[in-house]
Amino acid sequence: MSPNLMTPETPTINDIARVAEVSLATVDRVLNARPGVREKTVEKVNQAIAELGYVRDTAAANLARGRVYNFVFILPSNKNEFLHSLEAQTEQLAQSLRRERTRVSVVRVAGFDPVALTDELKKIDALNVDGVAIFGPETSSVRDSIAHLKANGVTVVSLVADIPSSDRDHYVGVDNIAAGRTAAQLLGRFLAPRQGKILVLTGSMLARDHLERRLGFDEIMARDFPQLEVLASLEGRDDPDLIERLLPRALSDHSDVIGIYSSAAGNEGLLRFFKSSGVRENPVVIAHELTPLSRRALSDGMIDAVISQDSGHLVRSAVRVMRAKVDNSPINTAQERIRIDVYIRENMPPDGEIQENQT
Amino acid sequence: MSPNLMTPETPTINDIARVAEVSLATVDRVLNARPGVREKTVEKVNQAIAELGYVRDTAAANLARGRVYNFVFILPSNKNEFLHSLEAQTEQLAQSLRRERTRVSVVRVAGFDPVALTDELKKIDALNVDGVAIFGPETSSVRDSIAHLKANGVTVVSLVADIPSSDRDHYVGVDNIAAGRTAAQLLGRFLAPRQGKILVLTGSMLARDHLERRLGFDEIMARDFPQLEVLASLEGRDDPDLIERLLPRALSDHSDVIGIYSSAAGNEGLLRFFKSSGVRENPVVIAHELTPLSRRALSDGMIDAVISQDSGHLVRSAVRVMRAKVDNSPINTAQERIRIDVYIRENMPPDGEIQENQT
DNA sequence: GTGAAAGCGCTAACAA
DNA sequence: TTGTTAGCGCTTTCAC
Repeated sequence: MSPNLMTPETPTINDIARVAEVSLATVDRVLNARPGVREKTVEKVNQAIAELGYVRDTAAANLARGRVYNFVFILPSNKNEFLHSLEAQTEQLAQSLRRERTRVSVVRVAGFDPVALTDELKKIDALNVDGVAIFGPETSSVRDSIAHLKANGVTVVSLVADIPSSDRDHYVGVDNIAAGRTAAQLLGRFLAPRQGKILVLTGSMLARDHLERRLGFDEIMARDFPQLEVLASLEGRDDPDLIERLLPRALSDHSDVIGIYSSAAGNEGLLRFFKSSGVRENPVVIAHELTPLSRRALSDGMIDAVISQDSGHLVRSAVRVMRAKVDNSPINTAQERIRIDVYIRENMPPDGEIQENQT
Repeated sequence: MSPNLMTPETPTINDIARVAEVSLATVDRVLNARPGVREKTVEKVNQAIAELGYVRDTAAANLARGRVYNFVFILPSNKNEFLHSLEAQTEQLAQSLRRERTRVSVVRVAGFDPVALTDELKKIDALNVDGVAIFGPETSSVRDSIAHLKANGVTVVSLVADIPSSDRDHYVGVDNIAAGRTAAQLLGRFLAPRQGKILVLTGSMLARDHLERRLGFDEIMARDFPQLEVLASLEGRDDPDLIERLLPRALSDHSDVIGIYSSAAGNEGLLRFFKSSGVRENPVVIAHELTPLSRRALSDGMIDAVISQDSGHLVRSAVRVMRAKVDNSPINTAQERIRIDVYIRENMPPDGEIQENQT
């Protein structure tokens, strides 16, 4: 059996042109829905396309177009492990995308700071930037800046925390309400028949992701675990020092805290407090984001489960989505859905946040 | 600010040729490590490459080469939802890969049947096939067939169930021992302080994935939950009818079964039994693979948690890995690591196994 | 309205 | 050992 029999030649625009009895240029015009072709000719071409089962080679098309994608990621400048990982993943991706005619750059902006974010958004040069991925708070000035970008033809996606009231093209991140629900269910079941109080450690109620998690958490707690009393949130602003100072008081106010939900980026402060305070009978702890720190705590049994989102997936997905939006091509929703990962000691992936490439 | 200032031109082989003062062909020879270039010239070229920070445009290279990848997936012909999803994902991917010069075809082979698999492996035409992804049992004849394929230059990856004793290039799937451990930990914690017996429903001890899960499960049960007694495995061969027949006897032998680990593709039989037997005090159930059936059972509370692997990720990863192996290019290990997904009612993704593409 | 021809970045004959 | 040239599939002037 000869190779060419096995591999039926893929039709190209040349084949279409031949079958439709028109020129390459005309086929191209039809393919790209450009004007200036007689209706009858369009039909002929479409006929040939259908007949031959033609699919366009996107790589060749991009090559000919000389198209280069230019994307900007705007991330909070806070220092925490999740953000660090997110940025590292972005840098790594930027590197490997160079060979795919795609430039990715990262801009950092003070966290929880709508003004700084708005300023940065205003600096975006719509002529040179095809898409922006934003991880930041949802305020009216941010919404306006997004609207402005969109009006100038820039694709905008929200990252990690959604900005649904804006007209961003897409949200790349987990369903944070569901994530909060998941934390509640896990905490409730792990606590089993016991009864007592639950402490919720959050970051900022300005952050939509934090807010949504709390919402989902409360919903399930109220519905399924009435024997557990959820205390008011401790707003730690993702600041380890602040958290370490706030915790002792919060815990001494209530003697029977048997569970803790660390719903934002406050793991470091929490774990420091555990260590410094001497580990009394540890409460059951559910935390967010798998990082070197939470991984270790999971191993040690200081944290019982971690709800997470894959930072590599987040950035890859953001780029794929922005490319698709720019090209006006379809999105594979299944592939772009960011999973709410649940990790316990047993299913943690092997460590090495950014794995080096191997052959 | 003009566009061309913002977008520094990416260097091409033309630039390299100019700077190194050689021809395009020579640059190409160096880039592809082809022989017949003086050492001194090689240096000059490499110098220029480093100087300009050149990265090769893979799409253009593949276009010029006229390269077309041809991959074959060999899947068990059993009828179960996971397999169905896996095949559907493969078909969908095959479709979308057409525009990327990659052909993917699927061959189905009787499950748990090394002879049938070996026969099919022998039929592979090494001249036309670049890579094979195999989901099947590990026997010596299978190993031999894989060795033969590899000797003929075909890339081989094992899928879902590893075949480590063979010299397959890569394994695409979860760590099944860790998956078993995860199931045990979850079951143990959900069962909380209670004590009683655990039933393990498996498929075939010929299947390496099933075996490994049992191993991991037993390990954690013995270590962390001595109050729970794990009974001998029920080998249901992933056959709903057989399972439905086996279960009543197994359960009547032991009055105090409080937990069930459905470790293979036996969910259908198990759930049918639950329904027909009238739901007495349901045991805690941990199952594998998120499918329409297990999803519903999770909603209903018939199943408490599902350990899963993403079928879309599996097939996409298999293709990426095979391509990388064929091209002898690096693999992003983080991206290709298949996660052990844990699903409870709260973090299930919205349904729709294969999402249609949307714009 | 339509077509001919040049060219995107790279590879692969074939010459020299 | 090196260079010239045609061409991969598609887009884009520019001419007819």
